[in-house]
Amino acid sequence: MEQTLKIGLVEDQLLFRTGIKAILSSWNDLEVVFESGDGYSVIDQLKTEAVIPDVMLVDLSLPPNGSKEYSGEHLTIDLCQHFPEIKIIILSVHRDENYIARLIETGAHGYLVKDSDPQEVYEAITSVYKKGTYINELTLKAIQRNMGKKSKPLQQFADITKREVEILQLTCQQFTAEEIGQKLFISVKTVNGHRNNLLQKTGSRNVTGLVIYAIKNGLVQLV
Amino acid sequence: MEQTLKIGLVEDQLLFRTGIKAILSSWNDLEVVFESGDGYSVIDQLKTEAVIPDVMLVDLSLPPNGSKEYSGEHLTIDLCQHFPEIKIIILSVHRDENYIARLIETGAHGYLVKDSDPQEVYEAITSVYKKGTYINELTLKAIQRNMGKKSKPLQQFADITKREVEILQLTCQQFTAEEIGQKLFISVKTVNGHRNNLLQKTGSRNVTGLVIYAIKNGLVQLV
DNA sequence: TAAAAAGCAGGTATTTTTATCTGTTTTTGG
DNA sequence: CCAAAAACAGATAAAAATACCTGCTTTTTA
Repeated sequence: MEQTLKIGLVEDQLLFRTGIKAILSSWNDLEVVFESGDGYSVIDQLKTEAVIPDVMLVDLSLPPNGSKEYSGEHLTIDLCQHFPEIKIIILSVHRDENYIARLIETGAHGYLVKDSDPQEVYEAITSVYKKGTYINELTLKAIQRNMGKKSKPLQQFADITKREVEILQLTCQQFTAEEIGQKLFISVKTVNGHRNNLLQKTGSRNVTGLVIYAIKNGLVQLV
Repeated sequence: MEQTLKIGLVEDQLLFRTGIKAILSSWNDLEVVFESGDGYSVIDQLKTEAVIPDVMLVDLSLPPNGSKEYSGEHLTIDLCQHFPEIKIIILSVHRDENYIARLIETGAHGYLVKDSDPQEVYEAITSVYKKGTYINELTLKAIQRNMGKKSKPLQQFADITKREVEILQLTCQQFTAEEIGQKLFISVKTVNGHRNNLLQKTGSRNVTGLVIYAIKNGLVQLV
């Protein structure tokens, strides 16, 4: 007698989540025992559940908790810490190798793009359960090409100072460091110092990352 | 005896498309008779089909035909021209009122966000078939607030080329010009050339402005 | 189908940003 | 209230972005 695999689903788009559930139901050795439309409440929810999933399918792009970001990557970190026995498969629209390598390094056991074949989802699920991982061609290539590279850790909750928020907001208004310095009566070099702290705190590589962080976290408004 | 509604699906993400199909199969007065993973081949395909769908569910974001953009909006226009009897429901992740109003004006008979309840999809399908439209609260508000406004022509970003969009999207992912050049097999200098054109076209001063433009116009998704 | 327009690739010079530091002031916790 | 941490200010070299060009190729359109 074969065992039934217990599946968890974390995906904010209800339609997609329901669709996945319907697809999975066609295999009778799989059973969806847990689902959530966000990432941030998963750990708490799981602690109250009697049945813990064997495998979790986690969407990479999940909604923030108020002003705090909480993506599939955050959830992966927290799952690995609190429920290390759960195998994690990331679902994402991104084919980018950096994303993939990053998530695998973070602790995911498999990575599937959202236009995968349904059959592949089943294979991934059974593979992570039986073998511990599911590494397809795309994932393997991503890992190989990112081997030596040091990746920056995901900064969970950056606490940004008042001054830094000022710098960030002015930066988002397309002012140069020089102009910001003039506005705040400080040196360009000081402005750049603050910017560098921001880059570190937000885990960004450049201003692009800062702008996206600011928008995501409601520090600036898109009019 | 009730009639079976013939449904068409146009959605590039195979997993999502399969999921929708699985969901729709739970209503036995619906039947998926047509599906496609892109928009540009739909009209030609339909012309060879014996059975034409009553209602088409069309994803707004569809892959380009080579270098030519072909979104759900393009397909809506073409469907209205070649198959005016088919009712069109747009599926999209965007809740933005401008998007919604635009698509309805273009000729769509309904608009659903992708985190809708599966039940709502059924209601939308039966509504567009019986009443000709499905206008929910979100759609109504979008229409009302965009009544007087003259809408932008189809190619909202017509002035931005395919190549430039690529550069813009990669830029928003925090890749440097050098890295983008490597990915696209062109020189850093070429990448910077494209960036400069983007700066001019969008009226931006620097990448910050580009990122904000891209987000505002839905060219990149905030993960 | 030929002329015109638009897109793409690339180059040089200059400005701005980013990485890595040091030292001073301001908060904060014991 | 004093020690320790955090925030702030600043500096330098290196990397990257931006401004301003030229010429080739593809696409439009008259």
